[in-house]
Amino acid sequence: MRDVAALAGVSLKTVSRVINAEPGVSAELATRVGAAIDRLEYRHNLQASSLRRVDGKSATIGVILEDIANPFSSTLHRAIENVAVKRGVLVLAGSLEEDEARERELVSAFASRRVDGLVIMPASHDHSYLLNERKAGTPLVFVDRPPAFLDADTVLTDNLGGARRGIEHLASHGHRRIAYLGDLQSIMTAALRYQGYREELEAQHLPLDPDLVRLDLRGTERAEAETTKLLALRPAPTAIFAAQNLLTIGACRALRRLGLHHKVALVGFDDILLADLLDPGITVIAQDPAAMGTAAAELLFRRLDGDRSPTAHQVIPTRLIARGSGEIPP
Amino acid sequence: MRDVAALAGVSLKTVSRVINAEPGVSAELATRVGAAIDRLEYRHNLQASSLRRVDGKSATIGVILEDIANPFSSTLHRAIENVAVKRGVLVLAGSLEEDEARERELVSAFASRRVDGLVIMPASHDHSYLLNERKAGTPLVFVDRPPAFLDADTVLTDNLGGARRGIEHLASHGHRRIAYLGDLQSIMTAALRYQGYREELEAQHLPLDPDLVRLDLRGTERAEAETTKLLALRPAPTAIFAAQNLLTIGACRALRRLGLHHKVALVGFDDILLADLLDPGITVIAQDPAAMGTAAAELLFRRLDGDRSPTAHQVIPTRLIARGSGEIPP
DNA sequence: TGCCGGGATGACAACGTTGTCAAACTAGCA
DNA sequence: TGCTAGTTTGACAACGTTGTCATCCCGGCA
Repeated sequence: MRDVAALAGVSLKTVSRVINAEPGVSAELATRVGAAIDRLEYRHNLQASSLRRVDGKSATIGVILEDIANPFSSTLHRAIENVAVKRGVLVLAGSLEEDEARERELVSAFASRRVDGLVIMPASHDHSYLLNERKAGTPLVFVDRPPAFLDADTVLTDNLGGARRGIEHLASHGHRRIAYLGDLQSIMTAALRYQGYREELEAQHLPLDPDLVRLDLRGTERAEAETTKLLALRPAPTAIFAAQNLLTIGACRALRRLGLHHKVALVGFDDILLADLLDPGITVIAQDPAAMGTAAAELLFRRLDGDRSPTAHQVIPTRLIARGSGEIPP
Repeated sequence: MRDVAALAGVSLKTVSRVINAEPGVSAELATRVGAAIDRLEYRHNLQASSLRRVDGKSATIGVILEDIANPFSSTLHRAIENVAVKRGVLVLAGSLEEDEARERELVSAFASRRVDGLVIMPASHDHSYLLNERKAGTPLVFVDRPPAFLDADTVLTDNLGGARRGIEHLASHGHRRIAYLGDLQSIMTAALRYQGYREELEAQHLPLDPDLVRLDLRGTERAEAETTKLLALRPAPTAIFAAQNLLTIGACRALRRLGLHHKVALVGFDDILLADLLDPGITVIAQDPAAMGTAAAELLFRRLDGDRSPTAHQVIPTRLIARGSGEIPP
């Protein structure tokens, strides 16, 4: 910047004014400075700028996700980026993989870089450690899972309602023995979906048979194995509700291997790419990660714009997509 | 930091020494400073730190991808993150969507934030504008697509060889009329795959029938429509090679709609999630985005560690995964 | 002519750190 | 006791920028 000022024959401050498009610079000087910037290939240093500025904004936000390669997370990530781009804000992202310690490390790394705000899909179960960040004025928005021991803006899927809708769908097709495959119960969303299962069974006056419930499953292999065991029961379940997308895939594999994919009904929570190409197509309770990301980003930027209203808690509805597997009669 | 120094009764410099784990601080002072840091919930400011440091490193790298929500890009992104995490480096990412102007904007935004290095999956066709960055000492690594008018480290898929392998596979099953669905020819990888198609046809002494070639297709819908038209030709092609994953899905949809999925062979370039659950399973030439990301990140960090050897050009091999659709006889 | 107001410009300090170098202290030895 | 060498500590400038405030210049008006 010093070189630019020297070449243009002006002071540092005038160069700064041109760069930030501040008013009160004569057209002649502005073009001279512009020319010098181009000639010297000068690159503004945002770190120094944000250090000096009163608001200290870095035009960067941090996003903490379960796994940036997972379709749900990456769609959400992309939606956040789309909102951020419009404001010239860049996005730092990191993956947790259900590692609570990593969550704190990432928050700390983001804080060191003075991000303007954070969107968090949390793994941990105590967010009181985030009080410092809040005190420092960093807006926080939780997505997909709510914070614990901290009140903050939240954007969630209607997990309980979605699960109920799926069970109701199966029940309305005449199923009375509906098996349940669930993810780790320590994950809030998994617990809520299971709660939805139980509530809807009760609403439908159906008994809850513990033999038909398999919780704390991770990944397709476990789901495939448990589904195989479930189908060997006598009497066997006539329908399966898989409460997470990898579990749905595992259940699907097991059904095919046993040749039961046209006999036993299946409804999955969370949509799966290509689910419509399978035979039968897989009926799912679809979440809307793009809508969640957009909502979270807009909430964050509203806070950055000075919104001081009470914490907001948005719930994004799910959508039942009937494709065949959920409409198989008992 | 001033407050920490005051509370611990030491100078700023001593606090700095403790934070950076520099040697030559007595144990007593170190613990006193540590206690003060905890009590005041002090957060190191990496922006100021990197401003002052002689190497100016920000412990952040930038990654520019086609679309962070696309499975190929996001897997690559994740692999880069995995390497970066080990070094305490954070990753900024942005999507291009084949927008050349956006590529320059992103590079400029990253440069303003003084990233230590850049991994780029480029959309543009002239990268001479990156000479400044290179002069400034920022290492650049290109993934998936090579740079133009610039010599830089590169990690590519073996597009030509992979396409040849796919065509050879179909030819070895007796196909002589193999249709080709290709992405925008302006995309280097698409052009190379088409070249592979032509070269292998020639090697197999098969004629190149222009009626069977559909280029510049984007997205599943276009692919589905063109596949439908191809199959209406007389004589119709007995096999289809889809050179990109969305095109493969489109072709697959068309085949199913026409009830030809067990009659016409299909091989796709790039693997598709769940391709094994379909009937028939889809035979693909699989790329390895995770290996590409890992290779790119390791190359980048080697440069950051001071490696000054000539530019490296790595080619990640493809793998043919036979699942049924590619083994259908004519 | 002298004075005033307003717009353009620049000098300088400050943001939160770290590099440099000098000062203060300690122990060891003649 | 006095000196040296080494270790610990701190004062101060500097990184690249922007906020504050003073100065300068010009036209308009009494």
